[in-house]
Amino acid sequence: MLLNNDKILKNNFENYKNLFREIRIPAKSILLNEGEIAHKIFFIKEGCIRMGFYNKGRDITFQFFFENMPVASIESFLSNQPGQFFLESLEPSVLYCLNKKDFERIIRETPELKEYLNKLFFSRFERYSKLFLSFIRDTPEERYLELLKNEPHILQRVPQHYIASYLGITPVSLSRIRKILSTK
Amino acid sequence: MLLNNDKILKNNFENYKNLFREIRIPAKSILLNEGEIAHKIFFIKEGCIRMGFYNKGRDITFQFFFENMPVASIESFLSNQPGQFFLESLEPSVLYCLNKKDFERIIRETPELKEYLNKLFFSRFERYSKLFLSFIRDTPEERYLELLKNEPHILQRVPQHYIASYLGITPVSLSRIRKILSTK
DNA sequence: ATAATTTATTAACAATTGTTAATGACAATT
DNA sequence: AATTGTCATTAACAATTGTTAATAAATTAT
Repeated sequence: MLLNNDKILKNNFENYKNLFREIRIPAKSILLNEGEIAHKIFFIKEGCIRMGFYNKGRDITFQFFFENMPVASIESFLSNQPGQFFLESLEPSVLYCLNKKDFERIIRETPELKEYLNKLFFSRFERYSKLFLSFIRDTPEERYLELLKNEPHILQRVPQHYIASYLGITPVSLSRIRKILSTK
Repeated sequence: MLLNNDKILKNNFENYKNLFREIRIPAKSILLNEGEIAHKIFFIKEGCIRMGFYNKGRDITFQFFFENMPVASIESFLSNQPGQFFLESLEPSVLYCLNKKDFERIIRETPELKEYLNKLFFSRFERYSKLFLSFIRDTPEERYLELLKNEPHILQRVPQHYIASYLGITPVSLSRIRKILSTK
């Protein structure tokens, strides 16, 4: 993500240290349910989170978050409306948790961070647009190769069946694609 | 699109009437080629335009524009970088054409229109995000039914093979889907 | 250490979609 | 009026992906 190694956060949030709550969660903890309003934003100190949704009983992941990334169902967090996504930890994780009121206070007091938030929101949409184009343009195999090239850390760290839904296919199909590629 | 029946444009652009050039083009005219920088923005008085791109020799449409809609490869228009999309008329059309310099002047002089432009850009991304989710969530048949429900005018006006690429499938496959649906 | 759970692979078969080509309907051009 | 081009449908076959189920390996929990 764009804002991964951005120093704005670190520099600014130092001043508000006491507003953050450090939480430790095991793997497979739900941080936010589909349909809930996002009252918190998280910053990952250690671990890994996925965002996803259910469709016809199917669990679909469409974004992974790692160390130093801010995580929230941003649309819900900003609009105060029930979000369409859930958040779940993939590994035991350590998160800094900030509730919305405190976040809004910080934003009010620090224009630089308001700008940051806008960028975050914007980058989310940029992400969607790239993914959309890759879906109409590329085959699942091509999307897998893209992932291998651009985000290999995801493949190293995340169980394959989550990757499969991220690519829009089934785990079985991904396994087959990998097999075909390994013999090329 | 969000801004379709927006009056902001009409009210404001009245003042700049003389900057617009009315052009009449036959069907299948290229308004912008893939890889070109967008120097113009168009407003459709009459007719229909599609935006698309080529992928592995395949012509893929991913947006249709009709009367009263502003049309440009917005990313290119705003960034001044070569765009990844082409624009082509689907019908004989009458367009108001505004070049970028004049557009920028208008934007400078009218903050209300700057806001409008931001909304336009934002709505483009919103669109992408919805389409992306529909691609990982829904089958081609479901996407066709969505289109039938939400944008029936597209189906009435646009040749089916463009619709097919818009749905991410081949014309043959769309024809089959329609047949199956007609017997349900 | 053992048991339980999660994960990845594979097989067999079904369903869907792509590919190529042929056909007929229709519209536009000359 | 005849020709050309565009468009939608259909058929036959190939390729891909989904589905279900079985198995084995790896990980986690007790």
